[in-house]
Amino acid sequence: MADPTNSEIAAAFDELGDLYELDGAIVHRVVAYRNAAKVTRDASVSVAQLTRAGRVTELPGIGATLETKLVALVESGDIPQAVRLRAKFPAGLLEMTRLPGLGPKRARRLYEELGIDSLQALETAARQQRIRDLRGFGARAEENFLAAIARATADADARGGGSGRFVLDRALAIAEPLLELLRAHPASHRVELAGSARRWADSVKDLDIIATADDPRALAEALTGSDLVESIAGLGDNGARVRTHNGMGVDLKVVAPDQFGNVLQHFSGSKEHNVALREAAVKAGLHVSEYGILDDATGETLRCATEEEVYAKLGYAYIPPELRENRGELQAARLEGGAGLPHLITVEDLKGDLHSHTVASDGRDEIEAMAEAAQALGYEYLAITDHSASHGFGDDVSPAQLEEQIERIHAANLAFDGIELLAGSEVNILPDGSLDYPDELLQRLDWVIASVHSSFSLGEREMTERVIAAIEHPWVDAIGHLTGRKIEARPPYALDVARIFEAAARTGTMIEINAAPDRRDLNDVHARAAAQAGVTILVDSDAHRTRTLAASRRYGIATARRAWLTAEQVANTRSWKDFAPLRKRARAS
DNA sequence: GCCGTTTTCGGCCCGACTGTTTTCAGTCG
Repeated sequence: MADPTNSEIAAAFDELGDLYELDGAIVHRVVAYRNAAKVTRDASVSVAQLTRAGRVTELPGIGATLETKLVALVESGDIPQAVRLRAKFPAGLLEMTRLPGLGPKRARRLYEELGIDSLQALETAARQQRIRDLRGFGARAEENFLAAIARATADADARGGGSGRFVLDRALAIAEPLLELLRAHPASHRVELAGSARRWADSVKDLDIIATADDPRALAEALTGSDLVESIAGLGDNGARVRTHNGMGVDLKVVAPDQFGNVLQHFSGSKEHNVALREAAVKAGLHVSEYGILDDATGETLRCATEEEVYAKLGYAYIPPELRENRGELQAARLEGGAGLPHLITVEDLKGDLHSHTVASDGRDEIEAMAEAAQALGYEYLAITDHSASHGFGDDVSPAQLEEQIERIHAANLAFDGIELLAGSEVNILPDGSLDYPDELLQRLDWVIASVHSSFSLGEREMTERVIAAIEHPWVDAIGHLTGRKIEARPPYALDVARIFEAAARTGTMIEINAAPDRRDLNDVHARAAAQAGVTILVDSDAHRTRTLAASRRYGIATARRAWLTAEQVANTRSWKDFAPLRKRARAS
């Protein structure tokens, strides 16, 4: 039997947590399962393999009991406790608890006292007004259940089974004009984005904006009056809540200047970061909330105008929002002067781009236009890497066409001063791990990036072998968009990334963080693990037109920052003189 | 169920809102 993947194990933990919750377990036990699911999902090594090696308790949040359950899952394919509880509670009951406003306690009473075991049964009972007779429930509860069911159904239809989250670039396309509007308003003082958008997460559910103002009501009305707003859900002296035309919720909170830091910190999250922050504070007799920091010793609440003050009062250096995921940033910021925090890479550190397309394949612009755009960004080098011979959609480049393209790029390189144009290719990794150009053609190029563009559904072992074969190829300098995921649209393919990082580090093959906002692949967790494994990292735009050469950079850099990367850890922050010898082909000759 | 610069046992964040209640449990973020 194949080992369960990390996401399958995480799903099993989530399910068991839900079942235990229905079974009336104490909340901390349920939280332990949800935490273990998250840790497993984020792990860059195979948790099944770690279990077989007897080392799985090295993961934070996995102890002896969960290890026993993991062993059962890996060896028999299931967890005995889950089998038992599935028999006790119908599947529809779990679905009922996912309805907003209905939790495990009340769902279980509906089941035991009225026999309601599905959303369907709940809807029927509510219509028949049978729920109001239950102690603790009323007519209002029936209305709310019916409304929640209707909303859940409508939402599911509207997004065709999606999650209702927005990829970050779409969210920022709303957030940035709104921030500009609010900052330009005469009543406003401070206006900052909070929430997961401020942490540069892959996708966001809604937008949170925190502000201070002379006239809070006037600022709230400025938001509700924006062209972007479709409907107003709330408007008052403390802010406003609106929905934009593309269905995104935006929440503006106007707060007192002396607690702006507390509120901004609180609403920037993440939840995991804040919980860990508060737990650590309690041990020092401090209680943190959005309103301030209550000191047990003095009984007084400290309000902070800035986030810097919040972190300083709690004994930390300032923590950049991208790091606030409870992945070790609190411990690192605790050291003297925050010495454990990395000096994070910025967009300005980039000196070149190693992945771009032109009209030769599926790009929109010519070589010269791409070169000019790269020069405008201050780049010293740009690799033109059009698709290869087997690429579909009529975007394939035959070996003969590539020969011509090499001539064109080299001619353009002579015509441009101050920028090195590399004749390259984004070559397809075929299902058997071979490449779709002959070796002698690959050898003549200045740069080769290899990517998977077909047969996404191979098993983990086959897919891993496929990519490692490319990594071990002498003329492959780098691997493109390693996992193939499209954020909110397509899951990553099955890969053993730990083995791949080992092979890449061993062979000196670079791996890119593809900066396209719907890819960001490597993701933050993988990029951090890759760097720790000794892999040389790139941040590439994968631009298909001049505009995205510039526009995608900040998403790739955001992922690098969320991976704790410094400029030194990203190869294309180096000058051309220092980058050129890092290429595998340069080291081979 | 996890975990240890107050603990190997007894802790394990904080506050708002809701609905059904006369003081609070459940749910959510």
